[in-house]
Amino acid sequence: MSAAAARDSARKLRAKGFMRDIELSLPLQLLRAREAAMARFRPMLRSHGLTEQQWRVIRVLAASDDIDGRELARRSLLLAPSLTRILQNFEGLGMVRRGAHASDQRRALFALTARGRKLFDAVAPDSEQLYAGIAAEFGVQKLETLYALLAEFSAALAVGEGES
Amino acid sequence: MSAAAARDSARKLRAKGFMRDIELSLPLQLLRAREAAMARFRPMLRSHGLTEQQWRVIRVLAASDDIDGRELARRSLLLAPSLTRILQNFEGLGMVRRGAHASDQRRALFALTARGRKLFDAVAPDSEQLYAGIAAEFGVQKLETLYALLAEFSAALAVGEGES
DNA sequence: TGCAAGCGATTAACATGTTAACTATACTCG
DNA sequence: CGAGTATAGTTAACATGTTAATCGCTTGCA
Repeated sequence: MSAAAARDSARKLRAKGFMRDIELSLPLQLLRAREAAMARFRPMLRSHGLTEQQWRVIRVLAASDDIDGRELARRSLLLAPSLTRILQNFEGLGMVRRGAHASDQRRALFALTARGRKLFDAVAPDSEQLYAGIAAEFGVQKLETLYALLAEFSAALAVGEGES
Repeated sequence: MSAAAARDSARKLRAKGFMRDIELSLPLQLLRAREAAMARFRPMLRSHGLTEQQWRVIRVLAASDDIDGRELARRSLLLAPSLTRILQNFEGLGMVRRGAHASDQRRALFALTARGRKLFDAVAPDSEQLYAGIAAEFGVQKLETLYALLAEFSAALAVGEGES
């Protein structure tokens, strides 16, 4: 333990409450890991003129021939207002086409245009390369363990979340 | 495999590229897990009038008698501009006091006021209770494994990040 | 000493996160 | 059928994320 760390611990023990160290905040550690990964992807995405969230939308659209807003939001993990803004932006740029739902006038269907598909095809290889680098540095085995744990965690906390 | 999932896979195989499924995006899964946890904390924090980021700042300040902006940003995992705004807000509310650094006029030192400490003392028990619930539902053992993996991951990707 | 480079903090500009309110459409059940 | 309720999407308002530019202070070094 370093001198600085020791001083730090002492300060915490003196502290009024008894809260665990912030280093044991799970949301914080999840955010830290996410940042470690995103720090590599962001510059690449930016060189293509994309934000992380825009890329998530394009990825989902590239794998779905026609998808409504609700499902798009669920898969790209975006809130409705963010998705509305991103899709309006993409429509203006001619990347995304909006269509009508056959049996429900409330819904809108979205799909990539040829231009949008072209952008996806340009970015995907760069993304795959960075992902491969991360897998190699961290270890494929550990990466799979991490995926499994994260999935378990998300599932465990989602149980009974719909209650009032 | 459900019918919907099967249709989904077929669609992906038809897709032009060969990109792995978005479900295998690590940043996305980290975000999903984070959201699963934060969905529990956010309503509680909101009932105290705090955002998640504001709470991170208060937690760090509560464990540090006097801390400069740089260190505060590092521990709360906030970018400098966000921290500037949050601290200005807290100063206006009388939650945080700003002091001068002895040997470096560029730096500012921050600390909780009595009012800020009171807010921390009010929120901390609620936070601990929610955290205990998560630990119980997910399992303490698995939670520790997850912490360890996340730390390893962040450390692995941080190596050599300072290069040009 | 003096100046170029580096650093801490702030500001600016735009994109997204978050909650609430709102509109239009769809559903439910008497 | 029709009032009440639920849902998809949008808009509004404010907080934060992200990058770039800026300003003052500090440091290294000729």
